[in-house]
Amino acid sequence: MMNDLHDLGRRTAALDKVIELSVLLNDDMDRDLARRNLTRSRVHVVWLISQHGPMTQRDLAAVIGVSARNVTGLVDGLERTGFVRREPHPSDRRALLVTLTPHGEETAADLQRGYVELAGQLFGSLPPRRLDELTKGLDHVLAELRRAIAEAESG
Amino acid sequence: MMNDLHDLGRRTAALDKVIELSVLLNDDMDRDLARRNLTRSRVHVVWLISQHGPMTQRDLAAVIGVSARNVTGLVDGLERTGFVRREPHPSDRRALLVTLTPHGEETAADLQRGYVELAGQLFGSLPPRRLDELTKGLDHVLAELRRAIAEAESG
DNA sequence: GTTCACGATGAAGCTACCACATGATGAATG
DNA sequence: CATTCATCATGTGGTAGCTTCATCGTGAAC
Repeated sequence: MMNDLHDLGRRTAALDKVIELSVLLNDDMDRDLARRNLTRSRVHVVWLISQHGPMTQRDLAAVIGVSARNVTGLVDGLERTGFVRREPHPSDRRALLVTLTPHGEETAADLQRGYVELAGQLFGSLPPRRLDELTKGLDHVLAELRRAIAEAESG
Repeated sequence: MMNDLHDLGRRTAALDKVIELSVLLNDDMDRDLARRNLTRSRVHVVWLISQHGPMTQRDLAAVIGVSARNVTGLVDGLERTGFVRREPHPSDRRALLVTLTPHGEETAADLQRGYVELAGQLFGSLPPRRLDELTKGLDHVLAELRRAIAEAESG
């Protein structure tokens, strides 16, 4: 497998870079969100509703992958700060539909614009060929990671 | 600037991949840490001590970038679960030196091995040339991100 | 029409963070 | 050497995100 020290060093250096990128990106996003009175967990809810339309809290919980109880809390916060409203479900009186307020809609559109802008800042100065190489490399790593995770989960 | 729709799509797709990688990596790490009765915040402390040797809580707070009060809590947790000990500082009776227990040392070594192993899984099957391209791409993106952050902070 | 499933929420508890106040010690100053 | 000011850790109290378990109302199926 040619796992000499040089290879190991190059691989861990690459992983270092991925992780550093992840940390910086998260910090940057958190700063941006804090300015808007949002958190990552809450903006996830706003984002999903802006993409899929009004959703029940149960559905939100399933998509986000957290407990329904937790979604109650997230929606509480978003309602307090004016991003969403709880509306009765038209056909199921147990359920509530979480919908975006106008402010919530504007925020989602803003975030979308910011996302595209960030992508431009990060990748805009990369020649198409190099962007392509980078994308292929990321695809490769993503595939390997998914494989490793699936393997760890099964066996 | 040639910001046509195609370019925008390729750039946001690349950002999507970086973010997905970040999410998967974080989840994977959290699962691994949970098995060891650790959290990301706590393991950060363990990691720093394993690299720098025993440190005061004040120093830990400065390096991690959180309040000293918070480090007290992290060390409380690590002490309860047997990863670290608080020892008197040899020359400053106000301060405590946080040191690793044998279990903490073993854990740090384990984590180190796991990290190298993960790097191997993710990058091992990438031909050297492609790993090199990927690394250069990541360097480019990291530099752009740091630039963007610095710019946002100053102006 | 009763039984069982399901949606949302109250209660209680954990971790990670914060700011502010306090008590003890260190260090510097007159 | 005594006072003063800075520094280390921690108590207190607060926010946010997450959990499980219990409850209450409603849906749905037998």
